[in-house]
Amino acid sequence: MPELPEVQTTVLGLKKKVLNRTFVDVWTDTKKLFKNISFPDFKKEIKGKKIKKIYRRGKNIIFDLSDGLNLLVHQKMTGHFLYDKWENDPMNSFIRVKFFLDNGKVLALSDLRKFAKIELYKTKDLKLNLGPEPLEKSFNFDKFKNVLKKGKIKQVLMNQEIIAGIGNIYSDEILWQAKVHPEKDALKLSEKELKRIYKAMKDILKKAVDLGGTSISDYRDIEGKKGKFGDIRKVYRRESQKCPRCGAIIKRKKLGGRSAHFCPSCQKP
DNA sequence: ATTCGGACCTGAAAGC
DNA sequence: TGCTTTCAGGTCCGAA
Repeated sequence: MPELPEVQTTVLGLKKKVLNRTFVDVWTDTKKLFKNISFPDFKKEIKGKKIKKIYRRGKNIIFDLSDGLNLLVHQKMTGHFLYDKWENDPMNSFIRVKFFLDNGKVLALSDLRKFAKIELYKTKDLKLNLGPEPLEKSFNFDKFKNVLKKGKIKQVLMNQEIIAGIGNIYSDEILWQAKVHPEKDALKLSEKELKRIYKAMKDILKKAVDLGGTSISDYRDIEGKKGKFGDIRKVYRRESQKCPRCGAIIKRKKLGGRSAHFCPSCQKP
Protein backbone atom coordinates (compact mmCIF):
# COMPACT_ATOMS: atom_id res chain seq x y z
CA MET A 1 0.00 0.00 0.00
CA PRO A 2 1.68 2.78 1.46
CA GLU A 3 4.17 5.48 0.90
CA LEU A 4 5.29 8.08 3.40
CA PRO A 5 1.91 9.85 3.82
CA GLU A 6 -0.02 6.61 4.34
CA VAL A 7 2.54 5.22 6.79
CA GLN A 8 2.61 8.56 8.61
CA THR A 9 -1.18 8.53 8.90
CA THR A 10 -1.05 4.99 10.26
CA VAL A 11 1.64 5.90 12.80
CA LEU A 12 -0.34 8.94 14.01
CA GLY A 13 -3.35 6.69 14.53
CA LEU A 14 -1.30 4.04 16.30
CA LYS A 15 0.20 6.64 18.64
CA LYS A 16 -3.27 7.76 19.58
CA LYS A 17 -4.62 4.25 20.21
CA VAL A 18 -1.90 1.82 21.25
CA LEU A 19 0.95 3.79 22.80
CA ASN A 20 1.76 2.44 26.29
CA ARG A 21 -0.37 -0.64 25.70
CA THR A 22 1.06 -4.12 26.34
CA PHE A 23 0.79 -7.07 23.96
CA VAL A 24 -0.92 -10.01 25.68
CA ASP A 25 -1.08 -12.38 22.70
CA VAL A 26 -0.81 -12.63 18.92
CA TRP A 27 -2.53 -14.75 16.27
CA THR A 28 -1.83 -15.39 12.59
CA ASP A 29 -2.86 -17.69 9.77
CA THR A 30 -0.02 -16.42 7.58
CA LYS A 31 3.24 -17.39 9.26
CA LYS A 32 5.32 -16.38 6.25
CA LEU A 33 4.87 -12.70 7.12
CA PHE A 34 7.29 -13.19 10.02
CA LYS A 35 10.67 -12.88 8.37
CA ASN A 36 13.57 -12.93 10.80
CA ILE A 37 11.93 -15.06 13.48
CA SER A 38 9.56 -18.04 13.53
CA PHE A 39 5.99 -17.30 14.54
CA PRO A 40 6.14 -19.42 17.75
CA ASP A 41 9.29 -17.59 18.84
CA PHE A 42 7.74 -14.25 17.93
CA LYS A 43 4.69 -15.08 20.02
CA LYS A 44 6.85 -15.99 23.02
CA GLU A 45 8.89 -12.80 22.70
CA ILE A 46 6.06 -10.34 22.16
CA LYS A 47 3.87 -11.39 25.09
CA GLY A 48 4.11 -8.93 27.95
CA LYS A 49 6.04 -6.33 25.98
CA LYS A 50 4.92 -2.74 26.39
CA ILE A 51 4.82 -0.26 23.48
CA LYS A 52 6.99 2.65 24.59
CA LYS A 53 7.36 4.52 21.33
CA ILE A 54 6.00 4.32 17.78
CA TYR A 55 7.63 6.01 14.82
CA ARG A 56 8.03 5.94 11.06
CA ARG A 57 11.26 5.64 9.10
CA GLY A 58 10.73 5.73 5.33
CA LYS A 59 7.88 3.32 4.74
CA ASN A 60 8.63 1.29 7.87
CA ILE A 61 6.71 1.35 11.15
CA ILE A 62 8.81 0.78 14.25
CA PHE A 63 7.37 -0.09 17.66
CA ASP A 64 9.90 0.53 20.40
CA LEU A 65 9.13 -2.10 23.05
CA SER A 66 10.16 -2.77 26.62
CA ASP A 67 13.19 -5.02 27.24
CA GLY A 68 15.18 -3.47 24.39
CA LEU A 69 13.14 -4.88 21.52
CA ASN A 70 11.98 -3.27 18.28
CA LEU A 71 9.02 -4.53 16.27
CA LEU A 72 9.41 -3.59 12.61
CA VAL A 73 6.49 -3.70 10.19
CA HIS A 74 6.64 -2.97 6.47
CA GLN A 75 3.23 -3.03 4.86
CA LYS A 76 4.47 -3.40 1.28
CA MET A 77 1.61 -3.13 -1.26
CA THR A 78 -1.64 -3.93 0.52
CA GLY A 79 -0.93 -4.14 4.25
CA HIS A 80 -2.67 -1.84 6.71
CA PHE A 81 -3.34 -1.84 10.43
CA LEU A 82 -6.85 -1.75 11.83
CA TYR A 83 -7.70 -1.02 15.46
CA ASP A 84 -10.61 -2.46 17.45
CA LYS A 85 -13.56 -1.77 15.14
CA TRP A 86 -13.39 -0.78 11.51
CA GLU A 87 -15.67 -0.03 8.63
CA ASN A 88 -17.27 -2.89 6.79
CA ASP A 89 -15.25 -2.58 3.61
CA PRO A 90 -14.00 -5.44 1.41
CA MET A 91 -10.47 -4.03 1.65
CA ASN A 92 -10.55 -4.47 5.43
CA SER A 93 -11.39 -8.17 5.34
CA PHE A 94 -7.99 -9.70 4.72
CA ILE A 95 -6.92 -10.06 8.34
CA ARG A 96 -3.65 -11.98 8.54
CA VAL A 97 -2.40 -11.07 12.02
CA LYS A 98 -4.13 -10.03 15.25
CA PHE A 99 -2.31 -8.45 18.18
CA PHE A 100 -4.29 -8.70 21.43
CA LEU A 101 -3.77 -5.79 23.80
CA ASP A 102 -4.05 -5.42 27.56
CA ASN A 103 -7.12 -3.19 27.21
CA GLY A 104 -9.05 -6.00 25.56
CA LYS A 105 -8.81 -4.47 22.07
CA VAL A 106 -7.34 -5.96 18.90
CA LEU A 107 -4.80 -4.43 16.56
CA ALA A 108 -5.12 -6.31 13.26
CA LEU A 109 -3.08 -6.34 10.07
CA SER A 110 -5.09 -6.66 6.86
CA ASP A 111 -3.01 -7.61 3.84
CA LEU A 112 -4.67 -8.91 0.69
CA ARG A 113 -1.46 -9.85 -1.10
CA LYS A 114 0.49 -11.19 1.89
CA PHE A 115 3.63 -9.21 1.03
CA ALA A 116 3.91 -7.47 4.40
CA LYS A 117 6.97 -8.04 6.54
CA ILE A 118 7.08 -8.35 10.33
CA GLU A 119 10.42 -8.55 12.11
CA LEU A 120 11.69 -8.41 15.66
CA TYR A 121 15.08 -6.92 16.55
CA LYS A 122 17.10 -6.04 19.54
CA THR A 123 17.03 -2.25 19.47
CA LYS A 124 20.79 -2.04 18.98
CA ASP A 125 20.62 -4.41 15.98
CA LEU A 126 17.98 -2.50 14.02
CA LYS A 127 19.71 -0.99 11.00
CA LEU A 128 17.77 0.47 8.10
CA ASN A 129 19.65 1.36 4.97
CA LEU A 130 17.63 4.43 4.08
CA GLY A 131 18.24 7.91 2.73
CA PRO A 132 17.11 11.09 4.50
CA GLU A 133 13.52 11.87 5.44
CA PRO A 134 12.15 14.23 2.79
CA LEU A 135 9.95 16.21 5.21
CA GLU A 136 12.69 16.88 7.78
CA LYS A 137 13.40 20.63 7.97
CA SER A 138 17.11 19.85 7.91
CA PHE A 139 16.71 18.22 4.49
CA ASN A 140 17.25 21.48 2.63
CA PHE A 141 17.75 22.13 -1.06
CA ASP A 142 21.53 21.70 -0.94
CA LYS A 143 21.23 18.35 0.78
CA PHE A 144 18.60 17.31 -1.76
CA LYS A 145 20.95 18.14 -4.64
CA ASN A 146 23.80 16.29 -2.97
CA VAL A 147 22.00 12.99 -2.46
CA LEU A 148 20.88 12.67 -6.08
CA LYS A 149 22.53 9.99 -8.17
CA LYS A 150 22.61 9.15 -11.86
CA GLY A 151 19.42 7.64 -13.25
CA LYS A 152 15.94 8.48 -14.38
CA ILE A 153 14.57 11.07 -11.97
CA LYS A 154 11.41 9.08 -11.15
CA GLN A 155 13.47 6.05 -10.19
CA VAL A 156 15.93 8.18 -8.23
CA LEU A 157 13.06 9.71 -6.22
CA MET A 158 11.71 6.22 -5.51
CA ASN A 159 15.09 4.80 -4.46
CA GLN A 160 14.78 4.38 -0.69
CA GLU A 161 18.55 4.56 -0.16
CA ILE A 162 18.60 8.02 -1.77
CA ILE A 163 15.43 9.49 -0.22
CA ALA A 164 13.17 7.48 2.10
CA GLY A 165 9.42 7.25 1.70
CA ILE A 166 8.52 8.23 -1.87
CA GLY A 167 6.88 5.59 -4.07
CA ASN A 168 4.93 5.35 -7.29
CA ILE A 169 2.02 7.69 -6.55
CA TYR A 170 3.98 10.57 -5.12
CA SER A 171 6.88 10.44 -7.58
CA ASP A 172 4.35 10.84 -10.40
CA GLU A 173 2.55 13.67 -8.63
CA ILE A 174 5.78 15.46 -7.70
CA LEU A 175 7.13 15.35 -11.25
CA TRP A 176 3.84 16.54 -12.71
CA GLN A 177 3.76 19.54 -10.38
CA ALA A 178 7.43 20.25 -11.15
CA LYS A 179 6.83 19.89 -14.91
CA VAL A 180 9.70 17.44 -15.30
CA HIS A 181 9.61 14.33 -17.49
CA PRO A 182 10.07 11.15 -15.39
CA GLU A 183 12.87 9.80 -17.62
CA LYS A 184 15.18 12.80 -17.41
CA ASP A 185 18.55 12.01 -15.84
CA ALA A 186 18.64 13.33 -12.29
CA LEU A 187 22.19 14.60 -12.74
CA LYS A 188 21.38 16.52 -15.92
CA LEU A 189 18.53 18.58 -14.53
CA SER A 190 18.81 22.36 -14.45
CA GLU A 191 18.91 24.29 -11.18
CA LYS A 192 15.39 25.53 -11.90
CA GLU A 193 14.06 22.03 -12.47
CA LEU A 194 15.69 20.78 -9.30
CA LYS A 195 14.18 23.63 -7.31
CA ARG A 196 10.74 22.84 -8.69
CA ILE A 197 11.12 19.16 -7.82
CA TYR A 198 12.33 19.95 -4.31
CA LYS A 199 9.43 22.30 -3.68
CA ALA A 200 6.88 19.89 -5.18
CA MET A 201 8.25 17.08 -3.02
CA LYS A 202 7.74 19.06 0.19
CA ASP A 203 4.35 20.46 -0.91
CA ILE A 204 2.84 17.22 -2.09
CA LEU A 205 4.05 15.02 0.75
CA LYS A 206 2.83 17.56 3.33
CA LYS A 207 -0.53 17.92 1.63
CA ALA A 208 -0.91 14.14 1.37
CA VAL A 209 -0.14 13.72 5.08
CA ASP A 210 -2.72 16.43 5.87
CA LEU A 211 -5.30 14.60 3.77
CA GLY A 212 -4.58 11.22 5.36
CA GLY A 213 -2.91 9.65 2.32
CA THR A 214 -4.30 8.05 -0.84
CA SER A 215 -6.92 5.27 -0.82
CA ILE A 216 -7.51 4.56 -4.49
CA SER A 217 -6.88 0.92 -3.78
CA ASP A 218 -6.27 -0.88 -0.50
CA TYR A 219 -4.98 1.71 1.92
CA ARG A 220 -7.14 2.62 4.93
CA ASP A 221 -6.34 4.36 8.20
CA ILE A 222 -6.44 2.33 11.42
CA GLU A 223 -10.17 2.97 11.80
CA GLY A 224 -10.70 1.61 8.31
CA LYS A 225 -11.36 4.99 6.70
CA LYS A 226 -10.06 6.28 3.37
CA GLY A 227 -7.52 9.05 2.85
CA LYS A 228 -8.48 12.00 0.64
CA PHE A 229 -5.37 12.75 -1.42
CA GLY A 230 -6.63 10.45 -4.19
CA ASP A 231 -9.43 12.92 -4.89
CA ILE A 232 -7.00 15.70 -5.76
CA ARG A 233 -4.27 13.69 -7.48
CA LYS A 234 -3.41 15.00 -10.93
CA VAL A 235 -1.88 12.14 -12.94
CA TYR A 236 -1.44 8.89 -10.99
CA ARG A 237 -3.78 6.28 -12.54
CA ARG A 238 -5.32 8.91 -14.75
CA GLU A 239 -4.13 7.54 -18.08
CA SER A 240 -6.09 8.94 -21.06
CA GLN A 241 -7.73 11.64 -18.95
CA LYS A 242 -7.00 15.32 -19.55
CA CYS A 243 -4.09 17.05 -17.87
CA PRO A 244 -5.71 19.55 -15.47
CA ARG A 245 -3.06 22.13 -16.40
CA CYS A 246 -2.94 22.02 -20.20
CA GLY A 247 -5.64 19.63 -21.34
CA ALA A 248 -3.32 17.19 -23.10
CA ILE A 249 -3.98 13.49 -22.65
CA ILE A 250 -2.10 11.87 -19.77
CA LYS A 251 0.18 9.00 -20.74
CA ARG A 252 1.28 5.88 -18.90
CA LYS A 253 4.63 4.29 -19.59
CA LYS A 254 6.47 1.34 -18.02
CA LEU A 255 9.61 2.46 -16.29
CA GLY A 256 11.65 -0.14 -14.49
CA GLY A 257 8.64 -2.37 -13.98
CA ARG A 258 6.40 0.40 -12.62
CA SER A 259 3.88 2.62 -14.36
CA ALA A 260 4.88 6.25 -14.76
CA HIS A 261 1.96 8.62 -15.36
CA PHE A 262 2.72 12.03 -16.86
CA CYS A 263 1.53 14.77 -19.17
CA PRO A 264 3.47 14.54 -22.46
CA SER A 265 2.84 18.22 -23.11
CA CYS A 266 3.90 19.91 -19.87
CA GLN A 267 6.53 17.29 -18.97
CA LYS A 268 8.71 17.25 -22.07
CA PRO A 269 11.59 14.76 -22.37
C1' DA B 1 28.06 -2.21 -12.79
C1' DT B 2 23.49 -1.13 -13.81
C1' DT B 3 19.27 -2.50 -15.39
C1' DC B 4 15.44 -5.53 -16.22
C1' DG B 5 12.34 -9.17 -15.59
C1' DG B 6 10.45 -12.30 -12.46
C1' DA B 7 9.05 -13.73 -7.94
C1' DC B 8 6.34 -13.12 -4.00
C1' DC B 9 0.36 -13.27 -3.64
C1' DT B 10 -4.58 -12.21 -4.38
C1' DG B 11 -8.47 -10.08 -6.43
C1' DA B 12 -10.66 -6.37 -9.31
C1' DA B 13 -11.33 -4.64 -13.72
C1' DA B 14 -10.87 -4.66 -18.45
C1' DG B 15 -10.58 -7.17 -22.78
C1' DC B 16 -12.32 -10.68 -25.91
C1' DT C 1 -21.89 -15.02 -19.69
C1' DG C 2 -17.41 -16.72 -18.89
C1' DC C 3 -12.59 -17.15 -19.80
C1' DT C 4 -8.09 -14.65 -20.20
C1' DT C 5 -5.11 -10.91 -19.50
C1' DT C 6 -3.50 -6.91 -17.16
C1' DC C 7 -2.84 -4.32 -13.31
C1' DA C 8 -1.90 -2.98 -8.35
C1' DG C 9 1.00 2.78 -2.79
C1' DG C 10 7.09 -2.56 -2.68
C1' DT C 11 11.26 -4.89 -2.42
C1' DC C 12 14.49 -8.61 -3.31
C1' DC C 13 17.27 -11.62 -6.31
C1' DG C 14 19.45 -13.40 -10.17
C1' DA C 15 20.33 -13.25 -15.02
C1' DA C 16 21.63 -10.39 -19.19
